[in-house]
Amino acid sequence: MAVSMEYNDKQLAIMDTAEKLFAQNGFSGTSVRDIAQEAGVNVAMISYYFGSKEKLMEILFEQKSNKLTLMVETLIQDEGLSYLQKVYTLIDDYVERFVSQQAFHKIMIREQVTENGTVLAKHILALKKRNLSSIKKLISGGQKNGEFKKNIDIVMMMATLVGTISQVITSQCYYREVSNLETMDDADFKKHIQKKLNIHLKHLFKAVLTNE
Amino acid sequence: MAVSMEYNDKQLAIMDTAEKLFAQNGFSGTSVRDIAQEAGVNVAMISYYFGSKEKLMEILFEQKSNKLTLMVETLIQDEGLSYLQKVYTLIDDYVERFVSQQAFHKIMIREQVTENGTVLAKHILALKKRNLSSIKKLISGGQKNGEFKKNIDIVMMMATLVGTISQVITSQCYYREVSNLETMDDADFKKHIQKKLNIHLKHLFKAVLTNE
Amino acid sequence: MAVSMEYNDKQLAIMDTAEKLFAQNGFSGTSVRDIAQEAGVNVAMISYYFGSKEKLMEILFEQKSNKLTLMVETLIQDEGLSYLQKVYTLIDDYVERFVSQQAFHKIMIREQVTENGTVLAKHILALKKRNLSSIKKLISGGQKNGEFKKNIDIVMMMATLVGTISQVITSQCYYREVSNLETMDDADFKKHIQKKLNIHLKHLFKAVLTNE
Amino acid sequence: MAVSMEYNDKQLAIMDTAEKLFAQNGFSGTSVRDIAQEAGVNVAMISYYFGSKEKLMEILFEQKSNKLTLMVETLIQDEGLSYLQKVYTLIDDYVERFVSQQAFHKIMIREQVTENGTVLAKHILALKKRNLSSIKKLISGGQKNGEFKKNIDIVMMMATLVGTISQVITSQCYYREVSNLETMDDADFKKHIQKKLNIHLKHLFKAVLTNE
DNA sequence: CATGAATGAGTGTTCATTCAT
DNA sequence: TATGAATGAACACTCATTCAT
Repeated sequence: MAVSMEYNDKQLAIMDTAEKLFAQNGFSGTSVRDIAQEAGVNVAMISYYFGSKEKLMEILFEQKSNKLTLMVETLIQDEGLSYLQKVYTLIDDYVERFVSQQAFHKIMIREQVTENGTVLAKHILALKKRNLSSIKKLISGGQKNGEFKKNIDIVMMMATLVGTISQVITSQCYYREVSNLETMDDADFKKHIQKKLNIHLKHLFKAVLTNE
Repeated sequence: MAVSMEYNDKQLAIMDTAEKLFAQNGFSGTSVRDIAQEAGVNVAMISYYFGSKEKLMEILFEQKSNKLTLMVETLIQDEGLSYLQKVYTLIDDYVERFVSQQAFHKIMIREQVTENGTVLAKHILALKKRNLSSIKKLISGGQKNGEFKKNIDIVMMMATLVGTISQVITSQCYYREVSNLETMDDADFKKHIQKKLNIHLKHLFKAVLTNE
Repeated sequence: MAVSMEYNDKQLAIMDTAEKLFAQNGFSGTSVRDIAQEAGVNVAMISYYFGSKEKLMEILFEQKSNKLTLMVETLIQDEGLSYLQKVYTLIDDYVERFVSQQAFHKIMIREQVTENGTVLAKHILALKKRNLSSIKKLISGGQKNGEFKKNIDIVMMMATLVGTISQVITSQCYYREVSNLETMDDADFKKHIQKKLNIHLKHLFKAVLTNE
Repeated sequence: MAVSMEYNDKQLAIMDTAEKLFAQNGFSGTSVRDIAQEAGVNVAMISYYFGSKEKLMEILFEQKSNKLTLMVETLIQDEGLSYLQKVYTLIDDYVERFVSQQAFHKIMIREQVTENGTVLAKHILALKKRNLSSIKKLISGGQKNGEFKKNIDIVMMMATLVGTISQVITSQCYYREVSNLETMDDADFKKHIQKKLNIHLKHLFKAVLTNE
């Protein structure tokens, strides 16, 4: 939060626009001129403020990824919740975060598809490893406690968590159509899929993690 | 199959190369020069044979998507398998297909992220709807039969199926690292994640679909 | 000569124009757009044919420098000339070459001023060393022969030869004014300074090299 | 001298840095940002203090050229020296000046190559004409006196003086290599070439100007 | 039928300069 | 007086495509 205070209005306008356009059209598919025009700033400002188009992307990522890490770690340390409740909260948070910050998460999906090379891919890798180690602690806590089963493939469960949400996010048109919700307004539809995802994933995790 | 007979060696070389490069670097991230060079043909050939870079992409998609539809429909009609076995076979096929044709599926993931607009996105949408309706039949067969529970969110289960596989495919580096398999050769690693995905997803589907 | 046959009309137009503009305005002072416009070709052609602005410069240099080396070496081996006559011929050739290919030699002067770094500077250095070693043979031939004095600083004499010509070439306006030849047409003026340089340098070299 | 009192520390820092960078990388090859950064001042200062990058260059030139003119004129009027001694002193001064103020003289060389157009070229022309007329007086003094021969091409001799020094200055790398002095430190090497130039040029001038 | 040559639009970036403060 | 912010023009270069042959 304090970090984002560093950025002035123009910088924030660039960052917001860039996030949106990168998500929509990809990194190479978005020109700095596109960003500048939509953000209402001069083309040169992007290089001026962020050094390069690529640096802008990196800054965008770092800003967001730190928040996610913080969230996960805070959750782990929260006393007064059962381990299943913690997992449920984790699901809630992940779903909420993906749904409300779709643009950013689409960028992440995109960049992971792009064969390794990119600087961003490395950052994403680091982020995932950080989060995995936190979540491992959470699950093994529940196992010691007796709440959770012994043989749980945490890595695959996380793939299912993130993969399912990503799938729904990236195929929203499809979900609108198959649910006959083409006319529902955007905000309501977000709430709808968020709820659906929550129910589905909690059901899934309960079935896999617990003994009944 | 008959369709692909139309294409000569050069055209096939272009298509193979394009599939690989689009998967690796995205559509905008791949230039026709890159494709031409790696395929060992003249730059002008791409426009000449396929009309444009975009048309080439479309042709690539149509070729593959038809095969998937065929596979799913064949499976449904297969007698002599229990419904759970059919679901298991479906999982096997999906996993096998995604793992062995990563390049193509990465293109699909990418294109879905790209906000609607593209022609390809519409094709993908149609494909998914076709497959969904086949799978709905399969599941409801199992429900009438008594093998499967009543309340099953098929749409979400498919999101989990496809999402989980996509997630693992696009994050292979990550899975290598967290499984300490950095040194394993590529073919073996493919088998490894294929097996892991199969076990995980079957476990998941069994827990959700069946009564015990 | 056979080498230059490789280049087509457009390439030659680009090379000629580039040579002129680089000489007039320097490398950084000349834009590829300037070259393209004056050569009557599309901007993209420069990259297309020569890879980059820098490569174009290098090609320009290599073409010319080989000819100079050849000339010097041929001269050395020429039998039937006294050593002083060889030196005189060398002067004639250097003067003729500098005067008739002013554009190129201006580029060389420029590039030598530019602190080392450049690729061209290295090529120029190599060229000078090649020529020096040939000329050393020539002078020591005359010394053994008795035509020339013993103590001759060849390196400095070459600096005087090249430096004097360079100086006159780069300050033609000045020489026109101080000789009251402002109205003389360009071709005649070239002949005039060529003659002047020849007389002056031969006089100088004779005085320094020979005993009377 | 009084003139330079006008300039404050920042202005002087800019001027020094500009002189160095213009010499190293040429006028177009040096950006105001480069100058500002290396001089430790704000980018806007250059336009603010000097009007423009071009004006800065002009000011740089005027400052130095006045000193050279003064030097030459003072020398002419010096009584108590033979004419040959005066020529020797002139050589000493020219060499000393070129060697110790290489940056500035490299700028001059560069600008003379640049076809006329520039404002600076005109200033340089004026400077050379001023100096020539002074030196003509010196030589004709020696001729009347009987110290010097009658037929002397003063213009060409000046070309040799300036050209030889320029040549050595701009090709220092080359002279280091051919003299096997690659390891000598910079200050020592300056002294070395200064001495070499002095001996060579005095020898040359004596041979040409005097009767034995 | 196939292709080397060519093109104009577009890329990200840097430029010297101006301006509000 | 001094400067960080901002700008439009220009930079070298690459793009997908077209066209004459």
